[in-house]
Amino acid sequence: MSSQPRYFQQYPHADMDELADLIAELVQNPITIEDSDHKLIAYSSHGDSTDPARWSTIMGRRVPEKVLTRLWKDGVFQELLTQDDPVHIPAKEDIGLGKRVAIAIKRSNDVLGYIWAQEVNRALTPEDDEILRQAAKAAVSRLIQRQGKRKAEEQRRTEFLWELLLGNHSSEAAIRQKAESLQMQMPTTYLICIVEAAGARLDQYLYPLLMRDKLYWVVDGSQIILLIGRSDEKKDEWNGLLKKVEQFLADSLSKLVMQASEGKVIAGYGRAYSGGYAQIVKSYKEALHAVKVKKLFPRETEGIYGYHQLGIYRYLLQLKKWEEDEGYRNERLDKLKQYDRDNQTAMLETLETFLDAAGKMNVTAQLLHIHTNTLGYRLRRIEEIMGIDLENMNQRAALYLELKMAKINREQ
Amino acid sequence: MSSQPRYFQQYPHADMDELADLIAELVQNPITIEDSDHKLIAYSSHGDSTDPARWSTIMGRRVPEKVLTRLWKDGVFQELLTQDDPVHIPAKEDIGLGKRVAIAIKRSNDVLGYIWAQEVNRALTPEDDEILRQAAKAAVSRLIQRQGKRKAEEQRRTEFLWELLLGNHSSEAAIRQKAESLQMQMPTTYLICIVEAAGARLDQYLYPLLMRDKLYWVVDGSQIILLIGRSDEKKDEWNGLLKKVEQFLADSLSKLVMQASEGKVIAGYGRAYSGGYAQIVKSYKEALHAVKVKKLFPRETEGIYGYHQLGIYRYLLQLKKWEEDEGYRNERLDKLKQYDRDNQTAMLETLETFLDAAGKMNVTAQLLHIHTNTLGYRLRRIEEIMGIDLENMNQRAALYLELKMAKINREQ
DNA sequence: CTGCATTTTGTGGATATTCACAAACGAACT
DNA sequence: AGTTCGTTTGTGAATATCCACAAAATGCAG
Repeated sequence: MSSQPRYFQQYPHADMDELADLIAELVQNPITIEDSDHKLIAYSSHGDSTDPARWSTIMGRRVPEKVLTRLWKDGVFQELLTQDDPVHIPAKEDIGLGKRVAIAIKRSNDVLGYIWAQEVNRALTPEDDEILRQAAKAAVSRLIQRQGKRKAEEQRRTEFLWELLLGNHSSEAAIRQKAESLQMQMPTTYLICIVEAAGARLDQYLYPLLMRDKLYWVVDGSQIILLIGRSDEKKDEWNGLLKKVEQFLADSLSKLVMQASEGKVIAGYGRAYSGGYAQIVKSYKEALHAVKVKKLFPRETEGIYGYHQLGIYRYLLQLKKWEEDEGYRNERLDKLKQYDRDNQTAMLETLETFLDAAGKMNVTAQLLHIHTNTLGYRLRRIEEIMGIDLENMNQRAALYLELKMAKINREQ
Repeated sequence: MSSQPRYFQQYPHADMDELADLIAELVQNPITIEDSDHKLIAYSSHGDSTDPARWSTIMGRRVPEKVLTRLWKDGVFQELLTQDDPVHIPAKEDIGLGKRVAIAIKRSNDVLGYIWAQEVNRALTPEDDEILRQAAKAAVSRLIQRQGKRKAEEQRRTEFLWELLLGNHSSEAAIRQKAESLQMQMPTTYLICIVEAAGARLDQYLYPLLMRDKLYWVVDGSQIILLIGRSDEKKDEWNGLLKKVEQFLADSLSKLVMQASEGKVIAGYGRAYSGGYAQIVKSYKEALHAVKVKKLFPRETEGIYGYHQLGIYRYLLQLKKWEEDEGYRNERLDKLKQYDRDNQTAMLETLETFLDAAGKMNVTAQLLHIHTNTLGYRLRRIEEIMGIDLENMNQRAALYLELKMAKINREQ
């Protein structure tokens, strides 16, 4: 093994295109080199036969979206990110992708780029794998420079995004100018989405989203803050875009929650705005509010992500604060709690379940594992104890609000 | 008629007790003179036979409560207030009141006091009625002086009450002192009640309440502001008093609303407090809030008077304000309204009725005069149009709140 | 332990809800 | 006039709710 040839020893600071050609000669197949954002860096020139995927990549100077999406979905990138060896990828005819082998160019755990070797002239052997391994190592030094530049730019972009999120900006014109100088295509309609995971490594799960959709994002502690929006869809109906975004979020977030079973993943997003960029602050605040509420009421807000879907929970924190300022004590609820303490009963739970079930007897009884008539009896008692009428929607709604408000302290 | 004797011509500035004795001699029956507050002014001394009512009045220097209550209830005072002639009152054994005749002492329309003539020695004739008429006239000049003093004191009391209501006071001790100097017995537990009638003469209806219960009150435009509370019930259970007060209010207010059919009578009261008098401000604000809400939602708050019974309406104005501050437009409701406009339908009304009926199909259908299945169909359509789920209590409650909020502007 | 009050569960019948399916209606369009 | 489409009303059957009444089960004090 130690006698293995060093294929790229004579290649210290040459051009990346030369490297691509060199690898192509060695493995006798077309080679493509991309950066970590799947932008084309170099490609071998000799190969006359190629597949639509490579052709599109070279023409567009970036790997096509649908190819990336498919490879993320099939777990190819996950493999490339986690291991140092080349990955053999079977052909995927439907997206015009022929059989090929890929390897990630890495420095420690940072992915700097990828080398792709198509298998058109001949199949790639384990020996070719070793060639690719060495090629990936050889490419590192050059890519680090690119990476360095990108990191600095990334830094400036991050700072700019924080300015937008916190509203520390002078004017709309200044924002537009700065965005242009940073080569950021600002969307016309946008919203802020926050994804938070206690101790999990979120970026792993989010990479597909971030990469595929060219989103701008910022990390704040355990939160990832995404600016979602598209500028390319010009004049598309506002509603259409909004629905698409929401669909996308609902889908990916629910998947995310399922995957990351280790820690709890919470996500929320603000409303979509299409006016000036000053609105970003609002959407960010709304997203923060959604996340806060979802932490307080995980069960109640299950499946809800958007601020506009929060229902009563949109008001609840503010209302709670108002009650406290006014010094309002809810005597009705206190009475029921006292009754529960005195008699070792679960009237409060019964009431809450009943209200959560929108007043459906059978649903409530099933949830509580009690007989329907028992539930009926308890509700009659509750009405007596609290001096209320559960048939009255005003009282029922008020009680619902007050019950959830009372939970805020308890659940903390 | 012009030759009728002038019984009291020789009586210019004599003592009131002398006047009572003089009348008693003329009508040969016991006489009692009271001021407008039913406090004893003078009584004839000759009569040896009398009834328990008169006896108690003299001993307590005021007409007993239960007698007053009964006479108000039977409409005796209403008669006395509206006419200038003596009123013949049959015996009311159950309250120890023998047969008698009474006349109000009036200057123009102001009642200064009353003269009571018992019928024990002989029945009173029309001639006696003329004597009483002339006696009432003769008493006016002396009572005006009393009235003058009372008016001045009333003025100072009114000012003091306004100070309490608006919170313009220095300390609890100062309040107590001022109350004492004005000879006002401040209650230990109290609440503020506001009764408002557009153009009606409220005092007429409220007199029974005000008199019988020795309440303090203030008039502000078309509003009468009452300070309700009792100091005599010492150490009574807080709850007991509270319930009694509420019962009293609910009863009298509903009666009041029934009687005064001319203009709309609106009444509301704040919570009951038993702490310091600084809380009066809070109860007053709460009462004002209740009245405000009842004007905005007359149908929804029918039968509700107390601030604590307002349910969601307690929050609604505040919520509305927040929504406006935030610039939140409710797109879901807008959609439904748009649908109604486009298709000449009544989806909004259907939804509101359904929510008001706490989600009961049959009740809603009956209220709307439509078939149950029609209602079911409409609700399904509403869910589609608004993109909501009416089975979900959060969404249902939020919708209920938003619907009522949206009405605030519309109903103004 | 027994008696007593409260709570839970059961039964049955009148009434409501939910759902699928179909007929009837009216307005708009060709 | 005929054809849509959306809406309303009807029917029937399975399921749920409401009510009164009663039988267990539970808990507590004498």
